[in-house]
Amino acid sequence: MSGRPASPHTLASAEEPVVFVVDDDASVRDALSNLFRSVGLRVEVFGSAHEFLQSKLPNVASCLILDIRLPRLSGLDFQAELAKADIRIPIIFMTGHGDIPMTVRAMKAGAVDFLTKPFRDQDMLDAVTTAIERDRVSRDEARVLSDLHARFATLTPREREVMGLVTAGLMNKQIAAEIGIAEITVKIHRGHIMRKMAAKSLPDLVRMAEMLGIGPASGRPQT
Amino acid sequence: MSGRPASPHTLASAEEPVVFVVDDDASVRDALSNLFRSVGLRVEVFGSAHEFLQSKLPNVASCLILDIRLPRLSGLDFQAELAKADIRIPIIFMTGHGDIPMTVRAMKAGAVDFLTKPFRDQDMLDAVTTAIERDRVSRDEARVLSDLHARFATLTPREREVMGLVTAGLMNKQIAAEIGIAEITVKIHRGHIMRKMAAKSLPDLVRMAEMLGIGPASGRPQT
DNA sequence: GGCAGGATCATACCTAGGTTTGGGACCGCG
DNA sequence: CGCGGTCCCAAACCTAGGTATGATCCTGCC
Repeated sequence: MSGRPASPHTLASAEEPVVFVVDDDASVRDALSNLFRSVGLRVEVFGSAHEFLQSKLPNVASCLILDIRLPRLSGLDFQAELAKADIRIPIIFMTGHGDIPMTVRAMKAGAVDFLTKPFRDQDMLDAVTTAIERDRVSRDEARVLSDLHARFATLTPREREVMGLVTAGLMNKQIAAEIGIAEITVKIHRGHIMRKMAAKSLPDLVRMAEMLGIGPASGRPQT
Repeated sequence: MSGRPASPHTLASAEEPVVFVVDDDASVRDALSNLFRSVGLRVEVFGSAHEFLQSKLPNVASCLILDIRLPRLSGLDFQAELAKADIRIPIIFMTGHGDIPMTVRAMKAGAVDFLTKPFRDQDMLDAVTTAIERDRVSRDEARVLSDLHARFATLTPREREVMGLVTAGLMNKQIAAEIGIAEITVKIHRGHIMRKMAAKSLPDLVRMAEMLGIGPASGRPQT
């Protein structure tokens, strides 16, 4: 217990966020880089979507500043690509001459903001603050859910079935009748479930089941 | 209550949805009215935001088509007014000459779509379908939550406190120690809670507490 | 004052949940 | 073929949850 900066299992919120900038215009990159650095934000710039994809994304809260009009791949298409590749990062669009349908499409797809050039520095900074915070929250949620999935994966098929029935509110004897085994066996499964899932109480387990989307009908819902 | 035609709790989804159109241009109102009626949708048109507000909103899934440029109150301001008055209805904006900041503001505030005139009929119909469906889901959720709140309101302060601790996973004896009463009294409160909330099981009660956003009120994180 | 409702508690009794100990049976895999 | 994992079960034993009966105390209210 010394002055260690962070534990191995650190919250995304505990580390330094990063702003990624993708724009083919070097002067824009420089300007944004200076802007963000002036308020103490880490920045990484890229000249193309391709470059950005090749870089290794750090596991910290981040956001992406994207020009809608990129050389080989438009900002909107890039947004769609990221979504398809399951890379979830809040996006802030910039545009010199965008139109309304573009804007609608981007916002519907979850963009944080859509700024028209020239924009005020403060508007960009506000958007980035919102985006980083959104990513921080979503990363924290994802981490919790991932831990949960890992524990759930250690359950045997039978234990998963029993977990569904337990969290649905059935009594041990009802569960036993439902799946055709003895009540004592249900109790044993139940004990295993509580230990493997690290649930401190039944309400705890119920909340885990909710997060995992577990119902009594779940035969093998493993994604 | 005498004149109750339908069953006491009807799903919003079970009734005929309505499309509201607010536009100061009569020809636009007529055109949209015809369009929606041609696909079998109920329509009600208004010449101003004021007129719309004066009308009694039926309790069915609905959506609102709004021109961004209304005479006395802009579409955006009207959207804000509705939000402030806690009138939640999905909004689809139309505009002849809108700009991107307007679009962004509308979409951030939750607009379903933002169509530029002239738009294709199909685009409008798609937007309406999405909006109606969104409203249907949100009404169903609101109805369930409202029932829950009504039952929760019948709990005494003490019962609410105990409910928070029970659903947090504390044992009866822990709850008793926590609030300084006997375990038997906790059990009695607990029985009252289950009956008043109409919970068929503890998991049931836990899910209700989740929906109501109930924690161990006295700020006791048990994670 | 008296009444209603909330909150408290005791005793008694019953059911539900949970662990331990000690098995038996099946199956895939090295 | 034996090892490990899964699934099954029983007896014994303990704790936790839940209800009923009956009671006391207080407070707000007509």
